[in-house]
Amino acid sequence: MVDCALELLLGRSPASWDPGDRSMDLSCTLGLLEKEARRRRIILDQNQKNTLRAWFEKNPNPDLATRGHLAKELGISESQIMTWFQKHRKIRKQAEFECCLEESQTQGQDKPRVKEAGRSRTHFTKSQIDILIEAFEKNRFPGIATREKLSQQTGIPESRIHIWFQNRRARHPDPKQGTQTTAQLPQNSQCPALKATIGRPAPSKTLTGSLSVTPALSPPHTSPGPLDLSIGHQKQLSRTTAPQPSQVVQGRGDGPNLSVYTGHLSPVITPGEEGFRTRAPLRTRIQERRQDPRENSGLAEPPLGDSTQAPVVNHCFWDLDQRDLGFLQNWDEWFQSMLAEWIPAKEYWPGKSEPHLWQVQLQQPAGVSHVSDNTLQQ
DNA sequence: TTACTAACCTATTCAACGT
DNA sequence: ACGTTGAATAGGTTAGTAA
Repeated sequence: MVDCALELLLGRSPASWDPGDRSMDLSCTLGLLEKEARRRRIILDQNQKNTLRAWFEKNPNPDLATRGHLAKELGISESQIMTWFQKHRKIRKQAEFECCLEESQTQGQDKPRVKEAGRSRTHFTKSQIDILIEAFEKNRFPGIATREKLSQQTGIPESRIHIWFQNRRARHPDPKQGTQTTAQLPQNSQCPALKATIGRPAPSKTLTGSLSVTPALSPPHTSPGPLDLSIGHQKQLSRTTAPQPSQVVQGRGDGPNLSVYTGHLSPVITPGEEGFRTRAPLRTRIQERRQDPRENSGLAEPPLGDSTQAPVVNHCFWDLDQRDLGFLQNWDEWFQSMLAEWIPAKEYWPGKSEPHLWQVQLQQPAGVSHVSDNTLQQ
């Protein structure tokens, strides 16, 4: 499985690996995984930019048909065209605002608002809506791959699907979120490699202003992804500083076909009848050795009382020394059982058929490292 | 290191359309 | 007229890339 993961990461077969590939530094591995998740970002070349600029000069608000035409011409997706125009309208508006500010300071007059062009409205058929709703119920935050798949399935442009999901999320808040408890995560700059999912967004108006941070390993509609406890140094969590699901929880969209979830998991918390409980003795050993109050202060104890929530991953192995490494020898076995205990309900698994690679990475200051992956058939 | 940029998000508002 | 809902906008974050 390690080979599979690396092959996936490196995009080439084991035969072509460099000697260093297999022994990649673990933080490097994590970096690669995160990069992989975001690699779908497309850099426009100069020609494309010039064309877009020319069109923007002619019409900064192209309609769907025009965007579709441009997309074909430039060989990029319509949603990318949309994003580009959005961005540049914003930039222009900002520039105009600054300009107007100067003018109004001298003349004291407001600029009339430009009337926007009429909107066309897409009409979805019942079957298209059914497909979208089904997808929405499985995953409220589909990545580009899923949206493209849905686009093929329904014949609806991907950008419309994107908008549809946005509207749907806004108008159909996740009922599971209503009862969530809050978990203030701590400062954890001491452990930069440790990553733990901390959030689903505050997606609805009803939750606006809530500072709630939801623990790791989100339910199935938000696949767990790169986990970042370092987010614990959150500023005041405004709605806009809340972690974005596709970025924090899921990396950039769906990623490659094989779902790769990475996280630095600590075997210290297990879900139980009463919520979550600590799991001795490993936790005890780790905690006892933790001297730095910054690391200890409020390391989020997972919320109690919601046994349906997956556990927060809230420790790193930062201070493990050689004496603690014995468990690593049986890591795979241990990790299997731990996962089974943590996540007993099948609905936590995002997919139903394909195996999921769980890659656990530990990095020690002393350079001790270990990568373990586990394939869990569902 | 920093600025820029693409992609993503939520919240809000506009507007088309069916009732 | 009103409710529903697709589309657009505003304002934000993150992370890759280029300077």
